[in-house]
Amino acid sequence: MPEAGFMNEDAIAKSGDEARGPGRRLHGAIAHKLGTAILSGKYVPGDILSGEVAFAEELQVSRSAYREAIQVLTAKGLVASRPKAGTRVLPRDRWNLLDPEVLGWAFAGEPDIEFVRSLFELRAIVEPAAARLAAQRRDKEDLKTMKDALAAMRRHTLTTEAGRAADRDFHKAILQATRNDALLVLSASIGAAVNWTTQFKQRARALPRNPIPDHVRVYDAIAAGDAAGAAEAMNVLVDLALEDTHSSMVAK
Amino acid sequence: MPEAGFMNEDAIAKSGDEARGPGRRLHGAIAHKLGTAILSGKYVPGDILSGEVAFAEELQVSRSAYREAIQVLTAKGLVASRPKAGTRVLPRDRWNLLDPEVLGWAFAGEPDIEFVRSLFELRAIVEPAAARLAAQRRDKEDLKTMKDALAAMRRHTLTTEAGRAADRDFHKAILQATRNDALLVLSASIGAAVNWTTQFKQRARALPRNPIPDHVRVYDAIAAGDAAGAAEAMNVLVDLALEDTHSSMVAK
DNA sequence: CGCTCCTAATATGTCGGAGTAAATAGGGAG
DNA sequence: CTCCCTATTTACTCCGACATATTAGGAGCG
Repeated sequence: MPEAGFMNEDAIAKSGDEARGPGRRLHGAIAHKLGTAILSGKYVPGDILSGEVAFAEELQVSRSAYREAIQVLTAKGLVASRPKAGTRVLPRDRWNLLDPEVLGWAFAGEPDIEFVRSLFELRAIVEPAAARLAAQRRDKEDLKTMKDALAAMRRHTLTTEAGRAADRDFHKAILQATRNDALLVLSASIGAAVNWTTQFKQRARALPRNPIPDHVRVYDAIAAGDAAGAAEAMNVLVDLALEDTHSSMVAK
Repeated sequence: MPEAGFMNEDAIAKSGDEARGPGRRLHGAIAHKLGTAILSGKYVPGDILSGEVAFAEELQVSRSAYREAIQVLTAKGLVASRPKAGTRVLPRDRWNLLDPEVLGWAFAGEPDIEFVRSLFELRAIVEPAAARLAAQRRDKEDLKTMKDALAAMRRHTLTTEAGRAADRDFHKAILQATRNDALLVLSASIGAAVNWTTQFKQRARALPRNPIPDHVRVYDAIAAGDAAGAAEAMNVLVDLALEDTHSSMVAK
């Protein structure tokens, strides 16, 4: 019985070595491990995760922890369990790819270029439309949030995490100004993708242009209540971002 | 170690169909109960769910089953648990509102009109753009799927579940033809909302116009590879749907 | 009197074992 | 060869115990 304590610390320390901050809880760490394994293609749809007991022993954790991790994956549409049939990886179209955590797993390894393209295409569709709505519905507080984020972007550049957070805040403020919860939820997903690619571009030593002027143009149009201008300015912004991303990805 | 023998498409499709429903498993039923309670506003952000033991006793289930349900809610961003502090409902902007299951919980009771408006606004943004992409990228198989769905819509009308399923299939086929996974994921969310409102309009005895011609126009444009025409036709379609929905909701 | 640190209480997290229900595989009867 | 029945495997549920973490309150000290 006292063994339980030791193996617990062991497992947590181990998971900490492999990836920092996946989940503070044990089942969170397991979900992270399995999630990244699935997203990276280590398991493909149709594959069966060997039985509870086998897997729990292999991971050196109890069945409870393993089961709770499976519940998480099930909730996100990655797997489904049936008695006797085992736990099976579901087809890709059942995955909640827009779930922030799933997205994090997708970007934990080397994400599929096609998938990144998908997200940027979605962004190119949603964000200009959101900017148009924001221009019509924003209030003073929204504008202040955007302005603050813009100032923070100027202070810290996109080379720092603080700068990227400010970038996310700016875009989130726009989504928030649309007064549309469904759109707002997307900001988390899109933000994760953009953040990753921004880091990626930087790793590739290819951080090209100053993004501030483009952002300012979007802000000005929204502040002026110019719906068409906001949409167009945002369109330019995401197109340029996509262009940069694409070139640095194929370059690699 | 998947033995290629016994897992066929049938088994996967079957498991997919029976996956919906209030929850055949116990923890699924609990998650449903708590999820609908949260989405309906019975619990508001910041509220804390009384302790595990207390709640498990109240629901007459074991702590394990309750905990697995909580893991599901946690995975969807509805709640977060911390030792000693309890399990508290997270602020709304952390909720994965586009998760199909969460959406189902939102529509289980009387959904917030503002939220429905949000989803239709999202639809009005995404679907025309998707139709544009579909017109450029669809292949013969995509067109066949759309055509079949259209035929099914004609056979069963929108008054039957089979007809509404055909409607969803039609729109899903368009999203699928975009070759964009991120967009495809949205189809499930949007489809759920549209399905609910369609049923709602019917309950309100206000099923107004024949939707077939509008759908045919979209199909024709996509089949012809007319990107602009497809976007415009879809735009008309969703605008009319939104108009109908709005009028029947305020009428009530 | 106020601050810091330590201790204790409490609720979540983890564990492993027992028993139940379901679905498949394999064998037996027709 | 087909159909049904049985047996086994596996997930699902429950239980009681211990470990851990966070908070709250009190002791000690400046």
